[in-house]
Amino acid sequence: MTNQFFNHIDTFSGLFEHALLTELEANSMLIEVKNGNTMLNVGQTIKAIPLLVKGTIKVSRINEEGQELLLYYVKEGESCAMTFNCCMLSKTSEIKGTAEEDSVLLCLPTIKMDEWMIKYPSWKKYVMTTILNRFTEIIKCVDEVAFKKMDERLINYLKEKSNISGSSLINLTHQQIGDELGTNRVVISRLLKKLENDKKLLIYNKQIKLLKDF
Amino acid sequence: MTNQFFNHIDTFSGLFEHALLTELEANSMLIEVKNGNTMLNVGQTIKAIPLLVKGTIKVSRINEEGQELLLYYVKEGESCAMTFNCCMLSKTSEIKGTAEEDSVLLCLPTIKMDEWMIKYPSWKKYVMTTILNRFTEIIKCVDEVAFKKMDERLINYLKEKSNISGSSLINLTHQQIGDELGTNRVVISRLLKKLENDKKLLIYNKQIKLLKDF
DNA sequence: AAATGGTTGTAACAAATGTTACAATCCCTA
DNA sequence: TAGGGATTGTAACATTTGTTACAACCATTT
Repeated sequence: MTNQFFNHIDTFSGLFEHALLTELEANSMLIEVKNGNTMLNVGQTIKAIPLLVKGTIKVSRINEEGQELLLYYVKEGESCAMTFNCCMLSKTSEIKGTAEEDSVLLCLPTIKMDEWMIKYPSWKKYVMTTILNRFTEIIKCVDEVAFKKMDERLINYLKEKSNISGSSLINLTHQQIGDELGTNRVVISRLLKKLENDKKLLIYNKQIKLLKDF
Repeated sequence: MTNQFFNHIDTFSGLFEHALLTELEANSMLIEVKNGNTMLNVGQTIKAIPLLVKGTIKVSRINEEGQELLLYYVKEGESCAMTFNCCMLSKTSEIKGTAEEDSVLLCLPTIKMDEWMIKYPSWKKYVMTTILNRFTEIIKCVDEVAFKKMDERLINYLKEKSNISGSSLINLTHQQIGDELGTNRVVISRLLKKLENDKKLLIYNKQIKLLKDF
């Protein structure tokens, strides 16, 4: 029980009661995932629930042809509802989880999740809130894809990326953006050029700078 | 406690233990919704959890402009995960629920849902399974909208409608179909005509008949 | 049977997105 | 500093979807 480990548990100290924190510490395993690494892929089975201590995890859907679509982000102190899904119903993953920064997570055996639902009200609340918030986000995602044109989706996407990283500089190629929005690179280049002409952003190599009135 | 009421509870007798069934009976209110009636609309607050005793409820998303998109169906013995969402986080509804047949549902006060999560393992399992299955369905919906062309979406839609009603006759106008798929009537007419030419279906007034090799 | 209102068929066109191809540019490494 | 791989810009075109308009059709009421 190192001092450093205590710090990790502390991420959740505002959320959980003391007894639960102690149990969490005793039962979970600390894992590090480097920026860009995929911690979970489609078709994999998941045997542990990840609680994110530090960093950001990008969760996306991959269809049969390998096309990708960004669903949502998991941030510090949060967990992934789809993982609950897979764990509890013993299904293989239908999503991909990739670290967007160097991230640290606590892995918790499925069985504990279930046990604690009854034992700790704060845990039950955490699980329910996580799941239900994700619902809202996925519905938002459905909205975007179903009702919005690509130009608006691109703008929202860039805003979100900028929020996550806390910077107006976005280090992505047009290809990468196209992949995450489930469209073609040329489409993205085209739309970005239009935004550049409208003085909303600047295009550099592998980088985009959002301007003030973006 | 009428005999008829007992029958309603019986829908859930395979799912819940006896004590829970008794509590369910004591705490819930029986409501009927006629075919086509909307039981829940966007912006409404929900104070009760609906358990569907009989019938089918269509759940759809409505965006700001009033455009609709079919999300999933709730069937006998099932409940609506989005309602859990709204109830537990005290939010207004972001979805619409409409009866596709004459339907009967048990309405349960939110507080009981929470209480029973701890008290009855079968209830906890029911709630979790409901929520998590919906997740899968909404992801499927995202897939459809994000990756599939309208012709394929239309085919899947007609198949599902046929499944729900258990008939190869679908009583809908092109306008209604367009609404549920979030597109234009002309687009639907066009695609249906193509399917008719390919001998997949027959178009009648306010009715479509799916043929064998649909 | 004529009138009416809703439904379907279709043309013609606009807009959005997808696709292919190729040139220009950038950046890293030899 | 020259070469090569990845990235970006752009044209040209195909396909899909959206939109408007109007005619034809159907079913019900008068």
